[in-house]
Amino acid sequence: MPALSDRIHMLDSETKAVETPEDHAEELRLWLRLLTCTTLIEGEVRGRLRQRFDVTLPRFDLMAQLDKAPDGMTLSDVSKRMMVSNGNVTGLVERLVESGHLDRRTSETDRRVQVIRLTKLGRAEFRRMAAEHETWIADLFADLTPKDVRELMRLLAKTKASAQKSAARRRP
Amino acid sequence: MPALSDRIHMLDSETKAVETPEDHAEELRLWLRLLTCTTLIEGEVRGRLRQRFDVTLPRFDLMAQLDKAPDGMTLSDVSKRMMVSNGNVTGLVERLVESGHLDRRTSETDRRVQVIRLTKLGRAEFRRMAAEHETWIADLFADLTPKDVRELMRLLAKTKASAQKSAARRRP
DNA sequence: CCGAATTGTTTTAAGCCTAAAATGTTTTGA
DNA sequence: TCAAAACATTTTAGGCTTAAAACAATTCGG
Repeated sequence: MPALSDRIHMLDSETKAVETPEDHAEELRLWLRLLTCTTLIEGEVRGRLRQRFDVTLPRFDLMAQLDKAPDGMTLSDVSKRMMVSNGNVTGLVERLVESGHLDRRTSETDRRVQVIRLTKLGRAEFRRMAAEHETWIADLFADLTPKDVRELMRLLAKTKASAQKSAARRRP
Repeated sequence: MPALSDRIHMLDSETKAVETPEDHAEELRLWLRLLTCTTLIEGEVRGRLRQRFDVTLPRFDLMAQLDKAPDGMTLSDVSKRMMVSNGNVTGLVERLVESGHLDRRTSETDRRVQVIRLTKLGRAEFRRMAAEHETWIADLFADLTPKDVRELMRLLAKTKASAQKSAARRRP
């Protein structure tokens, strides 16, 4: 219970700048637990994708983005959505075009822009994988009640907002 | 509210095997949100570590494990704790030994085993980074109340258990 | 005791990922 | 108009990561 240290801090802050190093052990533990959950699930999904479909997780993720955008997306859009670097997307797309899953063309109106889409093959394969993928996720979260799921959604939304705010403070 | 589809499913399951593809959109959305939170925070921490200390996140994570083990750890232990592959640890350790942050020696009692420890330099540098790192995490989670933190901890513990159970079902 | 499994680590091959610099294109504003 | 700024992408250099195979050492069971 952090009440005591909170009190001390508040008393301090009324009189002078805070020098006492504050205790953030709880937040740290929360972060580690969040990371553990994600790593665990991600690893499981990665392994199943490889075993069942011989596909990598990043490839699957990229195709998932494109499946939601029938008219295609620019590389920048994909990069932002996936929260990975531009250069990363370049390579990923290269390999997916090579394997026939993606179609890439230069925009008519802006020659800087590359628009990528799923090919018919790419879409078909993705849909097949996505259907099974969904059951894996359901199984991984099977012990959570619908109420747990709702509550987690809410708290993670709050977490996301908090982290975005903090990131914006540093890099405005 | 999933009550209706739940009912349908329950009625079905009493009479015959379920053929209806079930809807797991909520769990899928939860997973994506979890992943977004982690990616966001991880990216932020990665950037700050690089900027402030010119160190990579995996190096920091490895040092964090060793800081908790004054008598050292074996490579396997580290690999399990970090949830990364053995080969990954080998390379990571190589570079950290090279830079003088780690000490590695073959176990006296079992010549297969490599025991690694933080050097004095490694420990000093880690402690310096960890202190600042803790404030970043606190800031990233700043908008969560203590109650939110407790509740998230509880739900993520449940999530972790559920995922581990699911993983064990597949790979017993 | 000794061959077979097991365990711990390294190697290999391929792909993923980032930050930063470079390249090419479009927009902006004096 | 036209140079500077902004933008989209690619390239570069280095490091991270995995799965699988290879290697080395120990343990186990007959």
